[in-house]
Amino acid sequence: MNPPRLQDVADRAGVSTATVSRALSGRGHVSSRARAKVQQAAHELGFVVSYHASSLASGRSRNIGVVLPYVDRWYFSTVLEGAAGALMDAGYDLSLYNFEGDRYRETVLTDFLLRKRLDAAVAVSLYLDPTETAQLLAAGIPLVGVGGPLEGVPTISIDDLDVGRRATEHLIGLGHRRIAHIGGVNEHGRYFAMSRGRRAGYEHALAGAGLPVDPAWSLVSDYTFTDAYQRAKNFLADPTSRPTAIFAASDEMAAGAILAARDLGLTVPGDLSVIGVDAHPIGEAFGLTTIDQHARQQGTRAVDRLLEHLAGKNNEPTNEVLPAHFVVRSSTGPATDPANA
Amino acid sequence: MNPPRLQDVADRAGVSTATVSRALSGRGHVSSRARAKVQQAAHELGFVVSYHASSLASGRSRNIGVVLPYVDRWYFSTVLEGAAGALMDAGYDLSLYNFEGDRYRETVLTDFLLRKRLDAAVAVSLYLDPTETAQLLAAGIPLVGVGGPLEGVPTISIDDLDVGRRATEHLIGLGHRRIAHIGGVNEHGRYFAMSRGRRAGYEHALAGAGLPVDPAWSLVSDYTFTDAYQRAKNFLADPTSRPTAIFAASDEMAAGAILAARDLGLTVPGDLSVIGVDAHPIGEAFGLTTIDQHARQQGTRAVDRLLEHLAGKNNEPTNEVLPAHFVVRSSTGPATDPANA
DNA sequence: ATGAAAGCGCTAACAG
DNA sequence: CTGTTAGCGCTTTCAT
Repeated sequence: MNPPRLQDVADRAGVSTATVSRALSGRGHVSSRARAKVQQAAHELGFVVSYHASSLASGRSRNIGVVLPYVDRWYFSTVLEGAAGALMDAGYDLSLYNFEGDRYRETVLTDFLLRKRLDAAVAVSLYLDPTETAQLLAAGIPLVGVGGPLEGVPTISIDDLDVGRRATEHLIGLGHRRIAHIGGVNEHGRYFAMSRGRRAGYEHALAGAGLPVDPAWSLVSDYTFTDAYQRAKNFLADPTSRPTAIFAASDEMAAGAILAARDLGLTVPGDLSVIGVDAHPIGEAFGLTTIDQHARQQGTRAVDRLLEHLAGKNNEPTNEVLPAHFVVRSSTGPATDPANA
Repeated sequence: MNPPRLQDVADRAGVSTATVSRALSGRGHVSSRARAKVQQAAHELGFVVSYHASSLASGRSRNIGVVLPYVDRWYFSTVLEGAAGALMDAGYDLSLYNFEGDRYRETVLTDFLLRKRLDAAVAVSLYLDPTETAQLLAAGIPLVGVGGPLEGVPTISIDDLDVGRRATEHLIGLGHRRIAHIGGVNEHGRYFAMSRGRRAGYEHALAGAGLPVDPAWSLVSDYTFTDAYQRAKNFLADPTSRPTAIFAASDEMAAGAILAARDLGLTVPGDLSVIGVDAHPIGEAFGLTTIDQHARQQGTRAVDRLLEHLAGKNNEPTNEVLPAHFVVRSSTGPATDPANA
């Protein structure tokens, strides 16, 4: 016995398939009497619409793509969780497209995204050149970007420049003068646009306080704990050129720096203050001061925005800036060495 | 101008739609001459098949579901990466279903999975009762499980009992006699079946070495760094009842324990040896000895197995056991306190 | 408010 | 090897 079709429900309820469709989808008017009969019949039969048939006929697929460069990293998986939740709530399916750096970038962009199975897509921290963006939009795939600027596309993000500045100013306010930065780029320098903004904020804050901006104090890592650990360890090894504070562009890197400092016998925040960005759960154990960028919320907000878009409202390609909040813990404290004050 | 349809390609190539379909999908025989013309025409038109139409007509959707309880945790996101890569390679789409603990469990199981848009699904570390499994199979959704036993379903996993035993025996072999364990369960005790196996392996190894098994030395955490950190800190605070070694069921928990030990002024491995499971990248910075469970590979293997299944081979509901490898680093060393030897 | 009927775009017999 | 044709299961005018 095959799965029940719309026709089976119609027969059982004594109405036409058109009425069943209307009753079940909520589009168009159906008498409450008919609706009840239909729902009853559908339930008895265990009917579930075939989404392929439904999509083919209607042109809507209740399926949204989430495209990201990595999934096994905290920021991305957290945004993904947020997006997944919002989509579940809305009854949408989620198709995942993972670039894995650049490994599947071309394939995803040219093969997968164009298969007409998506109503829309959210692009997380993705760099797309204008041609690529245009191609997607031409294929009828409305886009919302998260965490990175995307030309001509509505976008959700935090103000990375401001975050970088606030973090740095927090350290300056504690009396620090020798402040290093750990930022990140990936192998191709393509993703992680946020790094640029945060670094710029760091430099602005230094300049604003009349402090020198030394490129040698701006480390480049890859956003991982271990890489930041190693770089910080090297950097902090020389006592003569040691900073009293570090602003890291992510909590994982910040935590790595704290571990490195401890391995070198330094105390935090006694010898070194460290501040990160993210509110990554690991930060708690390190007592890490951070700026919460509400990553999960970025995912849910992106989906909600996309849904508004699909509903025909809010189509402006504007950048929506979400707030980020300070979380002061114990990894930052007053600068103590008078030589550095 | 609407997106080109199969008919447009057929017209342009001067053949029938059937030939176009065959030429493009590779099913059935087509003269190389016709194939060339079709490919040419399809390329010129920028034709991409409508997967809804294709799926409706063929019953196959080239779409596989990945169902998991969390996505923002290392093990799950890593398995997901592996599965996503394997699916890309095979030209399949990936639909993501995230339970978020139990929040969407019912919804996913009853609403989403039954919509007939999936050819199959991989269930990562999921507990399903026999009724649920049967329901999915009845809906025609072949299943492969990863990292957890699933009745009557083919499964990919490591031998958690063996892993627990080997980890513990490593410590015993180093002369440790006072060995604690940090395992994990979630709020509902439903997922993380692996914890049970690893704990059992720990107990077996102790018993096998004639050591007492004290339930009080078997901590229960939630698989996160910070929770393990706090529990380890409490546990290690009392010098009189302190173990000389800890086996943690995951690297994040192991790293948390190391941080806790250091915060208490203990050295690793001098005062305390710690071993984990996972080969989580964070372990490197901590010099963590671990057992690599090749999480990514579990994901790719699950997909490959599913694909074999769909191709009609290898349908036995057997449990396939993947190897796990020791990675010895610096967090484990010989027991030094003679009182404990 | 409801039914009849024409597709949505593609695949898979079936014939030839 | 290729064309014809009948659907796949649902949605949506268009009537009534």
